[in-house]
Amino acid sequence: MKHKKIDQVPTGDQMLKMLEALANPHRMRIIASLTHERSYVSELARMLQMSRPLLYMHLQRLESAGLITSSLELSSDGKAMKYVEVSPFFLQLSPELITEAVETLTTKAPNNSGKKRK
Amino acid sequence: MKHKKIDQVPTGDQMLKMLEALANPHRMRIIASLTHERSYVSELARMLQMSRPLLYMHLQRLESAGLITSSLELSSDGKAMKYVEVSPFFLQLSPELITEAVETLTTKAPNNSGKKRK
DNA sequence: TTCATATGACATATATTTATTACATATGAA
DNA sequence: TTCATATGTAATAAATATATGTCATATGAA
Repeated sequence: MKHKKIDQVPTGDQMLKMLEALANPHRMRIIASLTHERSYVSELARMLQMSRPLLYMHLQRLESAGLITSSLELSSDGKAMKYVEVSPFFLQLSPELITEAVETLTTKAPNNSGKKRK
Repeated sequence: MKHKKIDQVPTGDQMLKMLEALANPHRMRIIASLTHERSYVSELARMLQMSRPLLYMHLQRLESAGLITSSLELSSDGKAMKYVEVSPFFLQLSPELITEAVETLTTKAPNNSGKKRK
């Protein structure tokens, strides 16, 4: 077996989490900024002109959705730097793909999403 | 000119609005349900087991994002029915596509998302 | 008239998300 | 030691989103 399937169709929960993570202007800008080049928290905060605590919160949402990864590294002058970089992701959204994802959605509400007689 | 471009790459604002609209389990289920077949508000509320006022709120979000359309029709027995159906949409998300969209994002925050020297 | 079915809207809770302020720790350089 | 740079977190405020309950109107059928 030579090839591996990478990031197959996401489950409903995964899709929802990605959508929740991306549905925010700050977080879209964070992704955009990191797509150019990886960065560390303080620098990123300056670039995006937002407070560090706020950026932290947004980064956590992105990371828990699997859209970015982070690693603590030591700079040459001995300072701890938390580097952040985007994960390569690809998500497609259409009525059909959402329908498919909904079948594995565990979040809230029972499963009466299907059809039903009048 | 024979062909028309349909729903070209969305602007940043459009993408954000679509993401915000889709990032909710109820609304994903609404889309899924309507993908099977169009429905009217009261019936949809029964199928999805949610109150009509709540469903209304969710439908408005979906409609203002352009993901569904609705029309008031008279049933054969004279009752007003608000029919709802999904619009055909297709949205792709990747770091690059988000980066592109961010360039036309007008929502909040200045434009320092780009690179900057250390 | 009364009942069951619709639509539509308002007021109000409740919950979650977003944002700010403040504080603590650690490093190298001046 | 003091300054500037990092990371990390706790507490709290403010803004939105989500959800419920209630009321009003209109229709056809019983």
